[in-house]
Amino acid sequence: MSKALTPSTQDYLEVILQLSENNHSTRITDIANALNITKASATQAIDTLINEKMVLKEKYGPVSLTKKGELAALKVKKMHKIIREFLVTVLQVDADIANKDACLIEHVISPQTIAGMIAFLEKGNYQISSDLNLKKAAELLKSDL
Amino acid sequence: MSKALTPSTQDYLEVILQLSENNHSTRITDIANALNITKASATQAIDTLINEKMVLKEKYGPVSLTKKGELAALKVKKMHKIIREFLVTVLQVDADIANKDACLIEHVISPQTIAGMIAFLEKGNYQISSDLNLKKAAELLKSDL
DNA sequence: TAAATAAGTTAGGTAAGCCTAACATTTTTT
DNA sequence: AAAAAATGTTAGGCTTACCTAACTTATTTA
Repeated sequence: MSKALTPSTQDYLEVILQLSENNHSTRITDIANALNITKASATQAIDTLINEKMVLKEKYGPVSLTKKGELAALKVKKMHKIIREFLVTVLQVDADIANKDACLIEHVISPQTIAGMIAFLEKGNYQISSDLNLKKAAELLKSDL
Repeated sequence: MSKALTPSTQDYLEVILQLSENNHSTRITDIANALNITKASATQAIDTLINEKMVLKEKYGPVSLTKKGELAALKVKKMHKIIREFLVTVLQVDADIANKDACLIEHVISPQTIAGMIAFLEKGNYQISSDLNLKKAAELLKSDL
């Protein structure tokens, strides 16, 4: 049985997804740098994600997401995006601060509150950043985390 | 030097304040019940708050907040109230869910985002619950956490 | 007031998530 | 290809925040 992901492991998934979008191959060092932790900690965290069948990796090799891991990562990313968007457009929070807050809030917020943000963004006449597809986001969030 | 409070210790302060508002004396058992943890855990957590000069307590006696502890608790309470109010009135989240979310968000949100919520509540024509004084709240949050 | 119950404490244990230091492997450079 | 540098792993430690079990102290009640 797969356990609920912790905030920490969700962060790992998120950066692995991001790194794999930008770069060819994702390495322990990249992850450690992105999260500002040591390589030892990254190795350890990746091990638990491997046990959860979320990532694939051979010894000394690069890290990649499984389908399951990618889905989970996409969910986290969507949450992040919605929250950030909401903070920036509705609450007028500076982009970098909004980003940090989103990173923390995304792990603790309820589906209802996220839904509220989505609804608010949809009906309001705020400028939505182009790559935020709210319909898709709402869909994704229906599946359980 | 007093350390930054963790989310957990902030929760303790919050319930101690709440319990001391309702009841005459606040006991370890009350705190443990309110937070759904064992008495042993409560005892331990209270010990760290005693070291931080946030609460007073004699062996086997009741728990009370110091001035310092009360101030800290009031700040957390204000944060909680603002967030809950925002979720309920702006995002139309159910009261109980809003309450749970506020409890988690209050520990991770930036001053800017809280300020954004306050500003939004102030200018919007939402019904604000009577005991939420936004001016006072904004003041309180200026002092460092 | 003695026995029963409730309240509080202490000791020892667990899990997450980080760390450093030492070591192993791989890649790069000369 | 050998040496140097970078990368990854392992072992052992620390802190927070919980837990259970056993015990002590206080309160209630028969």
